[in-house]
Amino acid sequence: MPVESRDRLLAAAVEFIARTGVGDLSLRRLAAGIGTSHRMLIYHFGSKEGLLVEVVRAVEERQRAALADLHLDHGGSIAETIRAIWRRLADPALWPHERLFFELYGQALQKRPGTTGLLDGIVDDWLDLNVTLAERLGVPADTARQHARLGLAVIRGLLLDLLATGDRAGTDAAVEAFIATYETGTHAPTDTPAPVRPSGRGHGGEEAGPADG
Amino acid sequence: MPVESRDRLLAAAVEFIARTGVGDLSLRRLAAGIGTSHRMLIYHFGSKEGLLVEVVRAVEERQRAALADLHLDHGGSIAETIRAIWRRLADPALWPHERLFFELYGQALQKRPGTTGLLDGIVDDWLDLNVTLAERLGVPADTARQHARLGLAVIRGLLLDLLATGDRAGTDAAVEAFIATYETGTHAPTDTPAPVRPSGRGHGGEEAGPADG
DNA sequence: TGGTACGTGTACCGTATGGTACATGCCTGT
DNA sequence: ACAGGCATGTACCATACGGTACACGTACCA
Repeated sequence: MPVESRDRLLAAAVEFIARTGVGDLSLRRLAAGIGTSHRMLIYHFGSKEGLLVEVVRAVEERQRAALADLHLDHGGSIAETIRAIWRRLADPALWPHERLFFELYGQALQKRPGTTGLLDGIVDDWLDLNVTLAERLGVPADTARQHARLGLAVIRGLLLDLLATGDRAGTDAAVEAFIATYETGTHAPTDTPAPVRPSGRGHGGEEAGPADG
Repeated sequence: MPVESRDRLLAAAVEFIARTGVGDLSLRRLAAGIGTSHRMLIYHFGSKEGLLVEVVRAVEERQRAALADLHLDHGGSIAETIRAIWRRLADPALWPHERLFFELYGQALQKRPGTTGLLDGIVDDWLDLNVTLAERLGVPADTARQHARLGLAVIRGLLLDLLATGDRAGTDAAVEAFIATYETGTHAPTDTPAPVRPSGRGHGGEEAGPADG
């Protein structure tokens, strides 16, 4: 099979790039890092951009694979499902690939050639998936879509937080606060929020922080 | 004043980099783009990395400036405060700088020299600020911190969504779903979520989407 | 009027890059 | 045994890069 060694190279390349970043990537350094020559990378992938396209595709694929089995056997509550997803994604073993994901996301937003394909289904694919799941629970499609979108933002936002701060406990607590939203029946009125225990049910309110300018 | 022309150069550089991305930045292209020579950039900033450090600092500063006035005059409810923040940040005029922010975020996660300073207060600075605000509303510090963190994640996650999809209506709706969390008194039980109107009060539940693998 | 600091242009240097040309193994099917 | 394709090493190319050396102008201050 002609593509066998190519696949091995690609896997090694993704792993290396996850470690070192894609920003200052050079074919020669990459080749040296995975035990080949830059000549071979050009041979198998045609060009640097050709390689990048395949790396992006591999990252997308890994993204889906990381949660594919989780979605199926979530016999428990919504709360448990969210917890399971977060537990899986917050695993430090995945951090290098998640850093790479966000780095590629940033480059794709700036239209770096080869990376823009990452944006195609970066939201909608997950929404479709989650809406399907939500509808099984009896949530109407339009409402489900909003909350799927919100949940996706929460997970990604907290992952960004976790990768920057390393504060697993703090982000875990924020996830619990989000989960509480879906399982508590007691919410405080808008202007006089009621205090709650960090991992208990119900919560007080206060507003969100900014992100950028 | 020695630094006057330097400041002009820096402002022009930030604006140019926001347009073209920081990934493939070269002093020569940047210089050509803002009407100077790469010689001048070295002269004023010492090195490419020196320039990058200042750009990062400028981006941080702009981040704070974008919301500085908003936080003070939020006479309204928490809901209105969140809405005001989102309205401000979702403005398409800010998108180029927000793209740059996320691109730099990604590079900082990969420890690109000159960018790592961005991570220092990228979460905690905003948390401190919002916790202070939350406490004025009577929320205990530990709970306030969780929800400030959650709100920050929501805003950043939805901004990431908005920049990738351009779907203002969809992200607006997700913000409203989040706001509803803080103003409704009727929440459905965990296992039988009740449907709601997109911008109404109360909501059904369904779980979050994944972000990365 | 002279000097001194700021600013700028030109030309150059060493280096690393992506990509190519060409030769040469190696392994398999006949 | 040999032919053909996959794989690989060596050597090279043109280009662009960050950074430096040096000369020159210009404006302000004594």
